[in-house]
Amino acid sequence: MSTLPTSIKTEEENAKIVGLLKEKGLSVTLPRKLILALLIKEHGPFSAEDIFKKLPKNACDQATIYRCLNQFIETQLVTSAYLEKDMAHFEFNDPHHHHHHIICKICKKIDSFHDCILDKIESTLVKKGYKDIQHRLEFFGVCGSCQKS
Amino acid sequence: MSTLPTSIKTEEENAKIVGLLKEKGLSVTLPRKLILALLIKEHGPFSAEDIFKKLPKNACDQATIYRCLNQFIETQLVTSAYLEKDMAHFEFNDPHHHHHHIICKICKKIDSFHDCILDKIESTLVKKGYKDIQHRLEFFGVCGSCQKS
DNA sequence: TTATTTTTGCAAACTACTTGCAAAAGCTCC
DNA sequence: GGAGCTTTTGCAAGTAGTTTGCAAAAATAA
Ligand SMILES: [Mn+2]
Ligand SMILES: [Mn+2]
Ligand SMILES: [Zn+2]
Ligand SMILES: [Zn+2]
Repeated sequence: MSTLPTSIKTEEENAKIVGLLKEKGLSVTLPRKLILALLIKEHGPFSAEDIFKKLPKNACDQATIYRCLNQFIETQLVTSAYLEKDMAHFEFNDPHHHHHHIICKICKKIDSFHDCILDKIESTLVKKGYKDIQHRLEFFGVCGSCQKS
Repeated sequence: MSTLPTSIKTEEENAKIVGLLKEKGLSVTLPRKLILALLIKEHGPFSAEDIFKKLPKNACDQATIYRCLNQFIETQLVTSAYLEKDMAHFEFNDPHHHHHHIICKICKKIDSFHDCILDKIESTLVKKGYKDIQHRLEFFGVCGSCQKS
């Protein structure tokens, strides 16, 4: 029986997390395991501060959380969004559960849905009772000239 | 012949800008006119710093630019997006030219297109030569319970 | 284990953005 | 146009999310 960090309960869970990290070429460290385990277990999106508060006390430094999240973004283990002004939110990037969010402009409650066609989504949201709906959609990719260099 | 700020060239342009501000219940001040005129003339998206640099020297303070942009967002005269990490970008919200952006992950060049269906957009982008495409889509609205209060 | 590389914690720095306050500009009504 | 009231601006200081330099600690490789 190997030693596991408190918040990772089973060997399978541990194996999954270690597998994901290694797959992406990241070394297996305790902070990385804890953060990834948290994001897999609890569905976000979470701010860096949310994550810090949810981790066991003194589990790791805030700077480490930011460093890990940036590595997870680069390796596409997590996705980020700017749902509120000036603060990024993160969640585990489960390719089988691609979805999007709607945040209330007033109370900031975050809801999610799995549709991915704009018209369909907007009518889904109207049915859910939302008013004054706007969306923000951005694409990111590598352009032709950057692929050459 | 009334006095116009240097960067607003014609009476029509001036009238349009004044009209837009009044329509939204905003008083007509020089900084607001200059910023809005710039965003209408040059197609963004621009960061607050971009705007500051593009305005005539000492035209207005950075704080004023942020204040104006926030008012323009609230009144939906402009839209904002987080195309790069930690920095908002703004552009004039022309309802007849609704469009979205793609930014190269490497060189940060921003391209735009007018399609608004995800599958169609992605294939348009592939034809344009982009690789490794991701998107980020968020909706914002007022939820049912907030409409009551 | 030992040597090498990577990551972490800590504290300080950075930067986009906001805010308090007094002066200036805009608006309203005469 | 001018008086009086309201709103906005410039300035400087402050805030908050995020990053970074460095030495110690942990992970990986041999
Ligand atoms: Mn989600
Ligand atoms: Mn645009
Ligand atoms: Zn709400
Ligand atoms: Zn590029």
